[in-house]
Amino acid sequence: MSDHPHNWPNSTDAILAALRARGISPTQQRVDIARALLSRPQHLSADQVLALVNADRNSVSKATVYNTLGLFAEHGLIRQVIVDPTRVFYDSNIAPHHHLYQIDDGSLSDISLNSVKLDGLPPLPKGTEIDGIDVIVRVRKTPS
Amino acid sequence: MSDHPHNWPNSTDAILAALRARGISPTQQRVDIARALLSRPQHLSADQVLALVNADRNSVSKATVYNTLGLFAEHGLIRQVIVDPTRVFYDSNIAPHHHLYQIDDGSLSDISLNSVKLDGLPPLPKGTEIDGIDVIVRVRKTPS
DNA sequence: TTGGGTGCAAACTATTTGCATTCGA
DNA sequence: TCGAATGCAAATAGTTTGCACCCAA
Repeated sequence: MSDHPHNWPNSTDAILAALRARGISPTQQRVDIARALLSRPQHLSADQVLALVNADRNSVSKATVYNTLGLFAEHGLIRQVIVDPTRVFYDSNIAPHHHLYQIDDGSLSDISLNSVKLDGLPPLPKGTEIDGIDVIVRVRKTPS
Repeated sequence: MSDHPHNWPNSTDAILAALRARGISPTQQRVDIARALLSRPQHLSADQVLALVNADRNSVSKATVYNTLGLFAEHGLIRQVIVDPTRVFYDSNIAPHHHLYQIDDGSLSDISLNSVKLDGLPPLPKGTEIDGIDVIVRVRKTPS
């Protein structure tokens, strides 16, 4: 029942399957990018993905990384996380969950839905439907 | 007990008081900017504030608007709302509340805390404290 | 007088876009 | 082959910064 055909696919075959399952035709660059991001639960900015993908040889351009991440997000393969006005994070975990953001070092971690209850949301405006609900707990270092 | 000395101050005196209450020395531009934003509950981007403030005569520069909004937010007079990767919104309502964001037209509205319950947040990482909790309900037009 | 506040323009950063080239079914 | 995907560089947009000027205490 997972939304990921295989969670944290690592093999090329699993990546190909994950892309195809979303109707994304797999090309070399897309597979490289998917592997970098999907192989484990993580939150990466476009720049971090670019660095990862090009760690060894320069195989993917910056524009392609941005465009591809956008494409993946559109197709529900990954999820955008908007917590920092200076950059978008991409989350390889598309199961519903919330986030904890450490302001000081910009790190982002998951809060599982199990524990958290969110009740009593007001009715939505007419003619609209929910696209998503984000809960972001922002924390900072306790001043010593 | 309101966090605003006077909610939605409109008179120059009330604005001066609100600024002073936060330790912000009131200058002409700061008062203009505060009046534009604080006179009612609203969510404005820096650009919108700039336009409002300079509606009649050009009295404030773009840099000053950005710097001043940042200053106000630092001092807790207003609140940043991060929902859209392309721009930061500033909220004149600093009482705790949540947000409903209409993706299609970029409009933002408040969700009062009365109705919404949020329980069971996990313990925070050691040495950190909560800076804020954002709940953002993203809605889109129902496809006809 | 003197340091904070402001204005302006230039700098910066993340992201998008146009277009020619290349790739893959 | 032929449309889709890519790369590159230039364009864009929001925001920040450097620095000279100005004003109030």
